Amino acid sequence: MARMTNGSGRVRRGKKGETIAEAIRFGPLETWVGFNLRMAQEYAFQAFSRRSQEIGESPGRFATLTLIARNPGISQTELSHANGRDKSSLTPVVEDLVRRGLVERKRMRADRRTYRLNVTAAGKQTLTMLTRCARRHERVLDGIIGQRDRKRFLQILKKIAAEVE
Amino acid sequence: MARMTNGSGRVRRGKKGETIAEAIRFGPLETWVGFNLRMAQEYAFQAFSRRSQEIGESPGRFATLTLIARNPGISQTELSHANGRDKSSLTPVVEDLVRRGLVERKRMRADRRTYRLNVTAAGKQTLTMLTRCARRHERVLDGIIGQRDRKRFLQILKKIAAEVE
DNA sequence: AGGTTATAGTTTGATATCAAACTATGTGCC
DNA sequence: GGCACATAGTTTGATATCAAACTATAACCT
Repeated sequence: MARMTNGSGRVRRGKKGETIAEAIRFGPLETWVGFNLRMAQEYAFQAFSRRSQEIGESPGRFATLTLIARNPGISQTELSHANGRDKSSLTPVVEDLVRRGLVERKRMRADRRTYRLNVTAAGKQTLTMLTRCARRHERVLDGIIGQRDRKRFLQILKKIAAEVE
Repeated sequence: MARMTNGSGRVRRGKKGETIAEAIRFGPLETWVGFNLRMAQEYAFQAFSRRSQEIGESPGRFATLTLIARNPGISQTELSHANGRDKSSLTPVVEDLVRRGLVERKRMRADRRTYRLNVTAAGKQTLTMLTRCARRHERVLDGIIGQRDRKRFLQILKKIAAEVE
């Protein structure tokens, strides 16, 4: 796939029909964090998407399943916050996980508005596979980032998520 | 908005009805680049989205318009590569920009399949406003990242976009 | 108790995105 | 010239997402 850093440039014809390759000019985008953050996330996500599709799961399911497994009885609203998504986005996701028997949900007795979510035995098996798959993906990313910068890089990502507004 | 780094935790009731606040456990997600990259991008994008909506533009238009302005006569396919999106995603975006008179498109004479895109005078005005808006956003991000780490951080983002597969 | 306000989850409508199929045009080869 | 293949852009169908409106339940106040 074409990338901004390699020769993904423009090819055009001169007056005599000769090919002229020009690099794309990114102007201010070149040094803007927002744009580069989007590109990095996009490509990393697509890579993980391909991986997880090999085992028949969509990539978004993964974080959801992990969060439920790590926080048994979590409610959908809590989950949506943890996941950085709107609660309404979660409705079809949870529905699907329940339908496929990976997650179970029960009404809370104390507050009959909220559900408690839990991962089933089948869900745990799926999660194990997904986790293996994610670890492979992480190893690739680690290789690109390099051990030396990894920790600091993660800190900055977390700082952005926490502080931007 | 709730964030993984602050107290966006769970609240539940003990046996005597007292509130018990628990932090969300992120498990392996805590240290995975993919997840944190997604969260950072999501929040940064939402912040920029709010800003650009103040001046009545959707955030996605911004990179598109900049790339056309910096590469006069660029084709839609080249643009989609530079932008990291599928060419089919670009069809409605370009259509909208043309309809609103910000971008003009002409068939190439040499190859009648491809269009050449150019920003109009009106488009340049809009781009100026958008650029100001983006600069404000960048200043916020810069403040979070810190001058010392900024350059390295950008390099890593570019490296990920270029090398992950 | 009854009315007001808040909260959990769902529904609805809009947008953005991809991937695959499609149309029109161009290129290469015989 | 004419057939096979490639390329630019559009269309179509699927998914993910948000925000606002909605329903049901709960909490609060007097």
